[in-house]
Order: sequence, then C-alpha cells, then structure tokens
Amino acid sequence: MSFPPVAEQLAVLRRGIEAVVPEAELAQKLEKSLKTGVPLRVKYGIDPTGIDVHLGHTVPMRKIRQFQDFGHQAVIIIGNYTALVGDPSGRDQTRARLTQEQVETNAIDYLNQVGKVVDLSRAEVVRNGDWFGKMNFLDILNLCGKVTVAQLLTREDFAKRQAEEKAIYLHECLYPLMQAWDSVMVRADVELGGTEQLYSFMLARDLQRAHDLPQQIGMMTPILVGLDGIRRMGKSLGNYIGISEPPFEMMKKFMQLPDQCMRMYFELLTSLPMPEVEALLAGHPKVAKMELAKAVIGSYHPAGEATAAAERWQAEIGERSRPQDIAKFSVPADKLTDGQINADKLLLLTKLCASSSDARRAIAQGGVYLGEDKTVVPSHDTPVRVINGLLLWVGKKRVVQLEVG
RNA sequence: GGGGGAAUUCCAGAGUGGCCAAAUGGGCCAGACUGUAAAUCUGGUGGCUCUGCCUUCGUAGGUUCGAAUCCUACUUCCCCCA
Repeated sequence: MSFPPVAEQLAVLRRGIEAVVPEAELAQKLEKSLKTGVPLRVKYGIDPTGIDVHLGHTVPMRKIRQFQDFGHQAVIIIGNYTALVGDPSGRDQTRARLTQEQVETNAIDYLNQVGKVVDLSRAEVVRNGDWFGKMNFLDILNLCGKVTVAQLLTREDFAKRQAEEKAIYLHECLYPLMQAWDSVMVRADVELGGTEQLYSFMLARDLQRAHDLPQQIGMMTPILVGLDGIRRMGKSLGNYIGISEPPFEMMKKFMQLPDQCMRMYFELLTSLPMPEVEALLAGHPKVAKMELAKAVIGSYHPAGEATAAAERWQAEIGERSRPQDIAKFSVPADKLTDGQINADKLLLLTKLCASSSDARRAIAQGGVYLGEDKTVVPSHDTPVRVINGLLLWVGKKRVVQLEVG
C-alpha cells in the first residue's frame, strides 16, 4: 500500500476540522503508515436511532471518505447496542429508548444512506452488539471499574443536568464507556465525531492504553448550523437538508440559508479549494449560494439534475413564474351555485387552509389571490367563479389549479 | 417505603375566583422590504352558520351566580430522604 505524502494528506484531512486531540499525533500516525504501508483504521460510529441522514451527519462522513481516498481503512460501527442506551451527549434530557427491531430496521436504512458518502465496498462495517451482546455482568463490572463518578460528572451535559436536578440514568452513564470500548475492539487509530464526543474519545485512549493498544486520536468536526443559521442542524429542529431529498427540494432549502453560513458550508460540505471559495464569497451572494447548492446537490444526485434544479429555482422563484408541478384540484359541481363558490369555502375545500377560520384570516390579511395575475381576493364571502385551469394561491408558495369536476 | 413539587393553547412559560380563548417569548402563517436569502418591521395564530356563539387549561366529580384558578379522588412526571 502506498500513500500520498503526509503534507498532502494533512492538507485535505485537516480542512474543516475543529480540533484534533492530540494534535501532534495525527502527523505521526500518517508518517508511520506511510513508512510501514499499513493503513490507518479510521472509526466512525453511528447509532441507528433516526432515519434521515442530513448534511450535518455528512461532515464526519465526508472526512471518512477522504481517509479512504488516501488508502486508509474505514471502520463503520453500527451502534445497535448503544442505540438501546441513547447517547446523552449534548442532551438535556434522557433519550427515548428503542426496541431491537426498530434499531435493526433503522440500521439497514442508515447504511443505504451512509453509502452515498462513504465507499462501503472498501469499508469494514461492524455492529457493536457483536461484542456487547456476549459480555457478561463481570465483564461489564470490569469496564465500569475504569471510570469514576466524578470523572463522569465533569462532562458538561451531565453536570448541567445534575445542576438542574434532572434525571441521569445509570445506563446513560455507560454510554461513553461503550463507545470507548468499541475503539478497543476495532483497534481504532483515528475516531471521527463532533466536538461533544471529546470525553468518549479520551476515554477510548485510556482503555486502549490499558490493553496495550496504540491510542486513537480524535478528530472533531464542528457542529454544522442548520438553515436557521443559529441552531445545529437537526431533524427535530426542522432546519435540515436530508441527503435523500429530491434536488429541487434541496435547492429551495439552500437558497434560504443565511449568507453568513456559506463559508462554513463550503468548507465542510464541498471539496472546492478554499481560494476559489473566497473568490465566490467576494462576489454576489446569490451566485455563491447557487454554486454552493449545485456542488452539494451534485454529490448526491447526477450533476445534470443539480444544474436543472438551479435553473428551475431561478425560473420559478427567482423570476416568479409559475411553479412546474401545481397540484390539480377538481371542485365537485354540486358545491357550486351558478358556477360560483365563496372564497373561504373554496380554500377549505381545496385544503389550502385548515379551517374556515384559517381561510378567513388568510383572506383578511391579503394573502389569497386568483389567476395568473394574482388578483387579490378582497373578502371571505367574495364569490369565485370556478373555471378550468384557474389558479388559487395562498401566500407565495401554496397554489392549486382548479377544475370543475 | 416516607416527604415535597408539577401537569395550561404547537413548544417554553405567565395566570391562584369574574376584566381569560388565556400575558410574554419561540415556532408557524400572512403582509412590507429584498437577491420571493437572512435580518428587520407589521398583523395574525382553538372552532363555527363570525360585530355573535360554541369547546378548551392532565382525567373524573364537587363547591359557587361564576373556576385554568377552590375542594375530593384518580393518572402521569419530577425531586428529596431512606
């Protein structure tokens, strides 16, 4: 096995990384593998607790891929056992626990998605249930003997919960220990994860030393902020872009991203050289955002589709022309009187509004329009003459095309 | 096992007998402004046959002219002591 020069590897691998602990050992490890021809074992663990892999998850995953492309060994750990515990990291309350069946279903789904970033054909994929499932109580006690309660409580998330008098369950305390044990079992040289994983990463080093294994280094990726530009990208926060989303959906979301997040997104989600990124950012923000969107979308969809999505966004949204696929709604003839129906009833019927109160509100605020030229509907009891092809809008985004059924 | 505290509209969180469909913030929706970005500003945010009416404040009863607010029981959650 031959590897590119260390400096070259470092330049790519260090990009967008928040911290490497210990910093110096990364270069040393790379040196050694270059000399011996033995690839580094790069560990990344995921708990199959949810389903949608979003761009936030791809940050460490992309890093794994870069290691792979340099010839190193990716080790993906499916945390089918740790998922049963629930990672307390960064949480201010206990996670809901899952059943084994849910976990397995999620795991398969997860792998399909992970495969879009990591080359699974060259990766080792293991489940930590393979070893945790075999441990007996004595083994567990031995492991527990490595950590003191005081150490555990230095973690910010636990300390915070302790201070707020919120519950900390014993099984949650075992989580970092389990994660660290994974590193021993797979003989990890490098572990990737977010900054909140620091404690587990360090614990892994302790355990590895205790077992006379080389100690892993931790590479921590920054938290990717979500579309709101403030909070971390997360499914429950509704501020994420999923990697399985259709190109146009991704495009729309990208264009909503606050400008000041672009540098971070470029750095963490694309491989565009940073000087080029700086040049783009110096230009018009809209152009830069388009490029960002195309670059990222292009890594999950064929390049042509990314471009098409960008063009469609420009036409439909940038130039305010008619959206492409407008849902059709056929108004039953028996709802009409002389071919007409009151505006609020129509909104309710088409499900554009959830209730007639909701419909009245929308109309009162001047948010309901008719036709290509978007004539404002003035009142909730304005009769609407329904003709085939008539467009009915609520706000800028919701629209249906009517027909008489 | 014993003691204490809490459950409010999407979320957080006010409200302790009438002025409460319920403050405030967040989210969301609509409007203005824009690059239909973000930020900002304005308005809205239970339902209806809508200048009025109806149903909501853990569940079920009760007190009262009147209850989210008081009483009783129950359910759930949290904390402390052992």
